[in-house]
Amino acid sequence: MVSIKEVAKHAGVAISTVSKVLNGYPNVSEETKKKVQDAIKELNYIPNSIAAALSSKQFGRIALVLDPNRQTQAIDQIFMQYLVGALDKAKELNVEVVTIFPSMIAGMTAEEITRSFLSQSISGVVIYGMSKEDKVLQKLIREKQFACVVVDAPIVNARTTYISIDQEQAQYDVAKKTVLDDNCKRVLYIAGRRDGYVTEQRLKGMRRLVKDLDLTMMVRQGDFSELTARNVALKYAKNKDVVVCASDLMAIGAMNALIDMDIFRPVCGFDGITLMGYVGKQMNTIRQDFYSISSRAVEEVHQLMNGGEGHQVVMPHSIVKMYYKDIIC
Amino acid sequence: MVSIKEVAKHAGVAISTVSKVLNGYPNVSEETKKKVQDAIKELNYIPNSIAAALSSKQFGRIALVLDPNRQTQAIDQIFMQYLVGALDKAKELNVEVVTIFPSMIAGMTAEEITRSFLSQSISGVVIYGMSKEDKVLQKLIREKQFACVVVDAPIVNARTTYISIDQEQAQYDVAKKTVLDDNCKRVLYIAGRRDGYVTEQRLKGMRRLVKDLDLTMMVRQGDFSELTARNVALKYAKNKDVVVCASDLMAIGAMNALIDMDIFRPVCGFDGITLMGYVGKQMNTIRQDFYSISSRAVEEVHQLMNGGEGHQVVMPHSIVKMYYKDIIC
DNA sequence: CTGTTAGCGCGTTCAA
DNA sequence: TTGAACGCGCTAACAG
Repeated sequence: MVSIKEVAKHAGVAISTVSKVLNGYPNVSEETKKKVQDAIKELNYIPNSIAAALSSKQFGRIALVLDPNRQTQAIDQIFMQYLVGALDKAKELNVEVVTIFPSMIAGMTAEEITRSFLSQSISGVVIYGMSKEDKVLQKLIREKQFACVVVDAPIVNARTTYISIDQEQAQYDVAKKTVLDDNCKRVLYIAGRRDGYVTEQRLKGMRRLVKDLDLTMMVRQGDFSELTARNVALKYAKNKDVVVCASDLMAIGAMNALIDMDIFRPVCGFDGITLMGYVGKQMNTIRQDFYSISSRAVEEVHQLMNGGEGHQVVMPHSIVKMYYKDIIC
Repeated sequence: MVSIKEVAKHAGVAISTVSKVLNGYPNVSEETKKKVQDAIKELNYIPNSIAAALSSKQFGRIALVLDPNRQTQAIDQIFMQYLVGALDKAKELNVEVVTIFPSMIAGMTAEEITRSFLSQSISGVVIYGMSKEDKVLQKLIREKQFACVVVDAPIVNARTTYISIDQEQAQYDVAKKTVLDDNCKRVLYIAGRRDGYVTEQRLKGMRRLVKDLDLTMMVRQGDFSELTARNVALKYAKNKDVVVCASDLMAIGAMNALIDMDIFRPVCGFDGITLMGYVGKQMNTIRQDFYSISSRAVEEVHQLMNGGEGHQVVMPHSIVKMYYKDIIC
């Protein structure tokens, strides 16, 4: 393994000089800089990120904390996009990321997680879809030990940036389109879990829509679960005109319930996952670009780690109609 | 950040003694061991994995290399299971893993990847679903610089372990069951990509079945693509009795083609992904436990890194019938 | 059994 | 502008 020492020898300079060239310090003459760069090329030298991390504390790593509460396949697609988006950006920024799954921090206190992260040279954290009930992560955020970016949880402080689409407006938009298409009046709204931040934001969008269009609405918790949504639909959809769901998975559950009941009602979802296209009916949904969101999240946490200030980032969304034929082609 | 030095001071022993306790060396008296452990607890000390990695070369990290060639959602489920299985086992073994996506090594030569890995303290690699055409990764394996475990690619050498289910037998089993259920004679087999190792193994299973049961078989490439499988089915399924597919995704494509053609043929797939349950017909398929496979892969690579010898590992599989009702409940 | 010492590869003073 | 020297936190000989 070729180290900085050999590069220095090869270029006829000191180790520290090579280090300065590597890290773009200004006080190096063009001449020696070139010598060093040539040596680096010739030896195919790649700096040892481990050693660099150990030596300088500013070179922190980023932890990707994926939400503990999701299990179904539909969500796998979302997580993969989150992951790939984050990893691509991390490569671009030349920072290391550590993927943290629920099992790895289960049962730990905020202090234990803090120490665990510190011991891994982690100084920035991206948290995806944290729930309101997650007191541990919230404490972690509050203590500002790490630069944090929370996706879909509206928390901002000096070291915490919040990134999300406009949940309220998105829910408003997709429901409005669905309602107007069939001139519906009586809405069954299947909401997410009570402990999710997005749940109330989306519900707020629905409330506004109900007021604006003079609709009636029944709200039931669907817990982001396909089965629960199915049961809710079986029970309440019959004397409603439309079923609006706070997630694609619930929309699929509801739609399958309607098919079983042999009645038709327009249904709309939220997310834009591919699975949505496999249910045999076309449905409106919100498309979120999870890749871009995650990529941006890493960018933001990187800024925070370099002295930036926490703030809010609103990402764009769009309404799409999902149908199998459109996916397969 | 509390370091080993403070622990040593607190326990009234030397740094190296603490290190020995940490790494479970035998030559430490019970008494001092206890003192050290108490100090560790009291100070809430967590060892710095970065420093440990830098110091000892044997403490290498493991790279998870995910196959460059897959894009669809169905595969996300598989990859997530691979990932979670690997990360869980890594935590258990107390080794660090680095997730490598295609974009991160695209266009690099084997040498460049080698250097890149070395610079990241990577000494073990798990490769998922490598294709026959991937000369770069194959070279990486051949050079034996890293301990390698390849999932689904039959390559074994001193530093390379091959792990997979018995592809041939699995394909034989699931097709046999499907064929016998409806007493079929004429088989349309939609195979995978030509450059996939599993493709020929599964085809071999089919050839054996055809011989054993005295069937006729038409083989077409489906490229593991839903759309291609759909087109193949549209073209050839009519005067066949059964459609056997080398993946669930292709089975879904074929099934949807049959529905569009308004004819019924039994169809079977391979993988056991949840999406399979959403197509509206029940289908036989092979269930692979991707979590266990990946978990075992990390275990194997860890053994290789500690001086083990490459060998072959065959994981179990089972036949299941996938249907929506079974998934949702 | 325990402590001392020398690095791992690199960033970063501080003299020169 | 450059380089020698120190230290990051830890492991691994070695000496005691």
